[in-house]
Amino acid sequence: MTRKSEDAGGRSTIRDVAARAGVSASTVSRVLGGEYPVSSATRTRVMRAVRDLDYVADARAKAVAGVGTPTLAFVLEDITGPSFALMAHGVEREATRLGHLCLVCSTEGDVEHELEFVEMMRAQRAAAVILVGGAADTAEYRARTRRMADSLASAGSRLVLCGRPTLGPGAPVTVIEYDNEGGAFALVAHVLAQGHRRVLFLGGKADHTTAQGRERGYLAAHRARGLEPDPALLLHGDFTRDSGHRLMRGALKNGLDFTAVVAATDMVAAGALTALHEAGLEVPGDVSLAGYDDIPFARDLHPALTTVHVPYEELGRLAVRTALGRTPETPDEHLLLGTHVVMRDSVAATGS
Amino acid sequence: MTRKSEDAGGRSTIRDVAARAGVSASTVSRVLGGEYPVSSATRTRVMRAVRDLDYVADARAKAVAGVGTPTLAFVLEDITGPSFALMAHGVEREATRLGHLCLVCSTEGDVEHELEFVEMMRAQRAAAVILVGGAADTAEYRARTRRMADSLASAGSRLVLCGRPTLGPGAPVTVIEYDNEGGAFALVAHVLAQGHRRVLFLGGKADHTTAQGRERGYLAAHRARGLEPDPALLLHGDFTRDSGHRLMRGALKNGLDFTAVVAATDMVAAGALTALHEAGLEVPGDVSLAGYDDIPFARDLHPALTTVHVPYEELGRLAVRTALGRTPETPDEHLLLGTHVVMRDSVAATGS
DNA sequence: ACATGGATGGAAACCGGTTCCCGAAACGGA
DNA sequence: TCCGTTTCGGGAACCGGTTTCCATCCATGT
Repeated sequence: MTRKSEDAGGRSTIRDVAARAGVSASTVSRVLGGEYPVSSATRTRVMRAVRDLDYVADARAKAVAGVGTPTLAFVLEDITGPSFALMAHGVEREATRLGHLCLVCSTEGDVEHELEFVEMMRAQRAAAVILVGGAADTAEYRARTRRMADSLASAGSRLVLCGRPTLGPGAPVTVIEYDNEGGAFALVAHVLAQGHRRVLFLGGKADHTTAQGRERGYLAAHRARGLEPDPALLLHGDFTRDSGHRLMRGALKNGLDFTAVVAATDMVAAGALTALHEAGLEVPGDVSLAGYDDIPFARDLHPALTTVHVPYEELGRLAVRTALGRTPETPDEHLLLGTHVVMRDSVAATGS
Repeated sequence: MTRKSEDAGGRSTIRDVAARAGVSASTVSRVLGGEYPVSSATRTRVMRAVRDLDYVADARAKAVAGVGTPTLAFVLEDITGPSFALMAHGVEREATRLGHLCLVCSTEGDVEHELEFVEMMRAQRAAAVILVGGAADTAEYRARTRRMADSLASAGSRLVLCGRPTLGPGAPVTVIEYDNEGGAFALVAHVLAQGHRRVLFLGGKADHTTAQGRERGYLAAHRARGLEPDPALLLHGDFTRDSGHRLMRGALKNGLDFTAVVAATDMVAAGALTALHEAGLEVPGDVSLAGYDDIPFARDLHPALTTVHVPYEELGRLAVRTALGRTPETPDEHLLLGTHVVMRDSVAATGS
C-alpha cells in the first residue's frame, strides 16, 4: 500500500493515472488535453486508466496553472425577490451557455457584507462580478463602489453594475440600466389619459436611485400635461409587499383623496391591492392600480395588474455577455434597456 | 523592470509582496496565516507591502495546497420558481454563514445537463452538491443518481437530495424531504370538513414523486372519511401557473361537477384562480380553492389562498448544515420535515 | 548504409500558495 | 562567560495540474 492508494475514497491524481497506465504524468495530461500527438496505443491505455479510476482533473489546479474557465460572480440583495430571481436566471443561463460557473451571494442589503464578498471574488480571480439592484446614490456609495471597481480591475477582473447608479467617468465599470423614468412616465401618462387627476404614488426609499427614477417619471408625466401633482400623494416606503400594504392602509385611514394609485413595484402593488380589498374597495371600479416590473405573478393578481415590463432576464444575459466578451481595450460601456407598459385590467377610465 | 512587475494590472503574487517587504515568501505566508510567531517589526513591514500592493492570496492556489474552505454547489430546475428561490435563499444564507461560497446551476429540467454539472462539481472538489426538486422515480433515475452519489463520494464530496426520491439503501446520500402526503392529507381533510364532496385535484406529472405524494394525500383524506373520490376529478399537468390555468379552463369547459379545487402547488392555484375569475366564478362563494407550498404571494391573491406551508428556506439551511457538518463516520441521514396548513380565505363551507 | 527529421514521451520547471525542516540570532540562567 | 533555549526566518518540498525542452526511436531519402 503506497502513500497514495488508488482505492479508498482518495480522489486520484494525474500521477495515479500515469502509474496505472505505465506512462508519465505529462503523457496523461497530453492525452486529456487533446492537441499533442500521442500514439493510439498509449492513448487507449491512458483512457482506460482514467475510466478505471474515474479520474477527473482538479479544476482548481488547472486554474492555478492558468488554464480552465474562470467563474462568474453574482451579487444581489435577496434571491427571493421575483425581479432579482429573473435577473439571476438570465445571468446563470448565459454564463453556463458560455461555459462558465456561477457563484452567487445575497447581501440582505448589508453593504459591509457586499464589500467582503467582492474581496472574496477578487481572491477567487472571478472573471467578473455582477452587482445588481438599486442603491442609495451617496458620495459614500460612489467612493466605495469605485474602490471595488478599481481593485477588481487591478486583479484582471471586472465590475458590472445592473440597475445601479453610475460611477463617475473613468471608473473601470460596465453599467447596464433599464429606463426607470421613461417607463414610469409612460405608465403614469396612460393613467392620466384615463382621466385620473389625483393619482397616489407609492414610492420607495427617497435616496434609492431606482425609486427616484420612477418618481421622476411620475412627476414628468404630470407636468407634460400641465398638471402639478399634490405632494401629499407622494408616499415613501420600500419595495416590499408589506410596505405597499402598510402605505395603502395608511392612505385609506387618513382619508386621502385619489382615484388611482401607481406603485413603484409590482410587489408594492400586490400589498396595496390586498389593502384595497380589505377596505372593501373594488379595483378598478373604485380605484385604479398600476405596478412596475411585470413580474410573472402580475397577471394572476385580480384584477390582472397593469404594469411596466422590464426585461430583467435579458438584462442578466446582457450583463454576462458584455462582461465576458471584452478585451482590455474595450471601452467602458453604459447600456440603457427600454421598457414598455403592458395594459391589463387594473386601470380603468374615471367615471367623471 | 522585472518579469513580474508590481504595477500594471497584473495581480501581485506572494513573492512580489515578499520582495517588497524584503523577506521570504514563507514569512509573508506566515504573517498572513496568523499562527506562526513573527516579530512585530517584520509583521508591520509585510503588512505594509500587502497594503501597498493591495494583495489578496489566490484562493484557488490555497485550495490546491489543501487550505481554504471548499465551495458548495446547488442545482435546481429554475431559480425563478418561488419555492426554489426560497430554498436557494436558505442554502445561500447558511453557506455564507458557515463561510462557504455557493455555486449555482439551473438545469431547466434537462437530465443530461444535470449530469454534466455534477461532473464539473466533482472537478471543483465541491464540499457537497445539493440537488433540489422532485423527479420521476424511475429505475433509470435511481441508477443515474446512484452513480452521481458514488462518484461524488469517491471524490470526498457528498450528494444531498432535497425533496427528491430516496435511493436504495447503501447509497452515500443525504436525503431531506418534506411531507407531501401528510400535508395534502391535512389540507384535503380540511376541505372535506367544510362539507365539500366533489373536490377537483389539479395534480402534476404522473411519475413525479412530489406530485404522487400530494395525490396520495388527497386520496387518503377521502378514504379516511370513507369517501371514494371520482377518478374524473383527478387531473394531471405540471407545476406551472399555465398548467393550472389550462387545466381549470378545460374542467370548466367540460362541465365537470365540483365545489372545491385543490391544486398541487400555489402556482397551479394561481393559474386556476384566474381561470375561475375569467369564467365569472366567485372564490370561495361559488367554488373553494386551495394551493400547496405557501409561497409569499399566496396571501396577495384574492381571495388570500388557503394552502400548506412548507418550510422551504429551513429546508435549504438544513441541507447545507447536514451536508457540511459530517464526518466520514456520520451515518447517511434521511430527514422528513413537517408541514402545516394555513387557512386563509379561499376555502369556505358549502351552502348545502 | 547513413544522415535526417518527424513522431513520442519523459524530466523538470512553473503556476501561487503552504508547511516542514533547519540554522542563526537573541535571550536567559548558572 | 558559556551554554542551552526560544524566537524568528529562509530554503526547499509539496499540492495537482500544464508546458517547455530534450532524448529517443523509427521511418525515410539518397
